[in-house]
Amino acid sequence: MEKMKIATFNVNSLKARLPIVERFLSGEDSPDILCLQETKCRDEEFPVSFFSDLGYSCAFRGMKSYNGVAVVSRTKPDEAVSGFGDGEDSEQDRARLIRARFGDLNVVCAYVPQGKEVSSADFQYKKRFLSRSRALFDRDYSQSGKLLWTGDINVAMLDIDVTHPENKRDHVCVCEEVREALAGVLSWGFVDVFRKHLPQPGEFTFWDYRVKGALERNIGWRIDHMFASPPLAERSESVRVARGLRAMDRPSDHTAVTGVFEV
DNA sequence: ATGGTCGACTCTCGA
Repeated sequence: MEKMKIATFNVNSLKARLPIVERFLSGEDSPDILCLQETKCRDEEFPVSFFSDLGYSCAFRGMKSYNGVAVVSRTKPDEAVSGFGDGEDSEQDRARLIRARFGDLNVVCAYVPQGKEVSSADFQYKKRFLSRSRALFDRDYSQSGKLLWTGDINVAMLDIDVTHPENKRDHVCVCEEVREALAGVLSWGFVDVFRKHLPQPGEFTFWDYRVKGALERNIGWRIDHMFASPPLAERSESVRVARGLRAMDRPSDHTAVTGVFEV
């Protein structure tokens, strides 16, 4: 048995967040595996040596300006692949989904589309991204294996996952339609390990830049998630939200979430 | 409490 810390962090530009990422990697939550979203970084510009200097290997796929995901890890994954691999992957799909295998542990790092407005084509893309995720789990993974689906999922699944949900019934991250779409993926057999360890209201991972004093007033959202297969969820020991990263200079609007697993 | 900021990149888009 080995204790593994696995973290997720939507950095909202990796280059702008390098000091915060460095602090996080060398701090008290120092993860074995870190899933990043919104790196906004082309592959040829990815800061590989920044991570190798800190003792981390990285698998990544990005685009100019938008999207971009990476799995950073102390040990090199046995396999890493971007996209769904369903024959329909666009450049954007591949910059939103990357999966890595470490022995019998599978980590799927996702940046689910935000969706803009319920009436938009972006929202259709979001729902399709979620249904393709379910198909991926059905096709490539087993409920009896160790799987973690983590990242910026862009859905506040429960009313306690957002401040004032009653004002957000039409929001692309809150509406019934998107919750049903996420439920359709979770019914694969996932356990919400964040809520297993932090069941109380007021636990958020994102505080909007545009809301004045959002962090201090704790007006936020829980949209970054850690969903685990039952065997992995049973081996989860704790989950922590790194609120301190929001107190640093030039913070992301999201913060990091770390899960500790005995695998 | 998504009008209100921030980041990337041309000034407007995406979140």
